Amino acid sequence: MKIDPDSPADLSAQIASAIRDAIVSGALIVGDRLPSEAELAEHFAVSRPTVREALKRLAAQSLIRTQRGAFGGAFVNRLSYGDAHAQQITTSTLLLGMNDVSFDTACEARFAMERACAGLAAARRSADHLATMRAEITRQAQPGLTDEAFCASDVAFHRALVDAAGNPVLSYQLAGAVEAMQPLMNMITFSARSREAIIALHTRIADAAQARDGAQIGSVLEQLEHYTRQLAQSVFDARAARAKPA
Amino acid sequence: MKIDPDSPADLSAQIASAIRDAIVSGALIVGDRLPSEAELAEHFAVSRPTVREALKRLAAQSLIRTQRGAFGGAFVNRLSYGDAHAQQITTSTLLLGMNDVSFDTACEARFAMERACAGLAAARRSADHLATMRAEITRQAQPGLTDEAFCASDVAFHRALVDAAGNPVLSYQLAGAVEAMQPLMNMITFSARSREAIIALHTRIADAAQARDGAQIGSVLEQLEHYTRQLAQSVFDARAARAKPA
DNA sequence: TGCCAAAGAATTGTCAGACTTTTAAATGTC
DNA sequence: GACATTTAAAAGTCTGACAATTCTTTGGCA
Repeated sequence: MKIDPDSPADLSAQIASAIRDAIVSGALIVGDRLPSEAELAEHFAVSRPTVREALKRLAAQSLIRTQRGAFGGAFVNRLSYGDAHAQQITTSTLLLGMNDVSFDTACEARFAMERACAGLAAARRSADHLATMRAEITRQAQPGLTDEAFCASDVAFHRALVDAAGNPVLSYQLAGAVEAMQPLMNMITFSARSREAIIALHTRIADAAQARDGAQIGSVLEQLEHYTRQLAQSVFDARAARAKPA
Repeated sequence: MKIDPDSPADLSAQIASAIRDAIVSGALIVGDRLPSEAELAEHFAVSRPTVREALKRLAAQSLIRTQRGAFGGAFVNRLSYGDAHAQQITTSTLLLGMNDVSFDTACEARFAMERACAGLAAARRSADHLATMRAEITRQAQPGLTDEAFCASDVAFHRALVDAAGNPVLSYQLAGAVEAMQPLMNMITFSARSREAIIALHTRIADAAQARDGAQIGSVLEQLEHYTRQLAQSVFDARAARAKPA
């Protein structure tokens, strides 16, 4: 674990990188305690603030956690699905928000991935997953629901479908993509009629899940994707017309 | 943009969070320059090192970039696909490496997602994508290739397939998953016979892509998944038998 | 006037040392 | 043996300083 002392600047980045490599390569394993900040400072021949900056970088990626007090210090963190999930959402949300990714592109990616777990979800869904899906459908049908609440329930519904696939790796990837879409979805105003259509499609997905018909889930998801993109298009068209009434 | 000054500790985390929220919410947009460290320190009523730790946290997530000199400072960064991709790989690799995710689970997730873009890849693949796939197949057939090089070429082949779908969001998600699998794949020793079988499947995928037959790509991917899991199983079994020769 | 070089100022990068707070282990007491 | 107290290690924070970098401005020269 060495750094180049002649490098121009950004010692903290180099130190963070060195420690990260040690973790990724397995030289440091989960639960290991890193040397104290003072010891690290001595080892890398830098000051303690510089070491601290490096540690904060790693903490931001959930690679380490710190603990105060005697026998405290920095410990290699076990990256939980929750942490990974949270990072995935932040990254995806920013990517979608700052890179002029079109709604169509994001939507296409999201539904393509969701269809990927249709088969597994049909085969493995438990009664619990089914109940969650039904419950969210009921919530979506409630009158007086705000658009935000409707979207949130929509996310929960799809989350249940993804979780039903019973593969945590898939869940973490997919749930991130679905949730990252939410800010974009929130831009859509859902009329009573469009809500009705979406709920009908959700019901058909739940029915197919109950019947363990993966192909059917995939087919309905395709229809849902098509409908969502159509809906978004009309909303954007209307907005454009309002903005520029030539 | 406020923080709670009475909170026990981790002021830098609070400040990082406040700035992150400002970026995610759109109060700060791409290219904006943050106040100087001294100004931020005054604003949040903390010292400069504390502000710096907060900024390093954000830099670790590629949310900001810093620039020295007059009129330098911290600027809100446009999260590129490359950055997102790199983070995705790090996160996925660590998750797979530290969480006792079984090979089967990871493999299942990876192929499920890859199948998700089979249809799009068939419809949109360019001649370039096809050429890349063919080139990687040729490389894989070269004798004397190390297992690592074979795996790397395997990744490149699948990367080309994913990119052929023509959806950058999908590419960033998928490529991360595929590359994160590589350390696990590297644990497998590929015999001449298994390489031959994989190359044959790759060829069938390339053929299907050339014929724009998405269903066929999906079907062959399914066979490849099955074969890969079988191969891993036999490798692990052999290893277990060698380790414990009762 | 126009161009190039030097000075200046703003800002990040780094350091040294000190103090505070937290926490667990060690010690002492009943 | 159980509980309270002390103690030491470590992170968290602050102050003040200096170095390095880079843009702007100014001054000089042709």
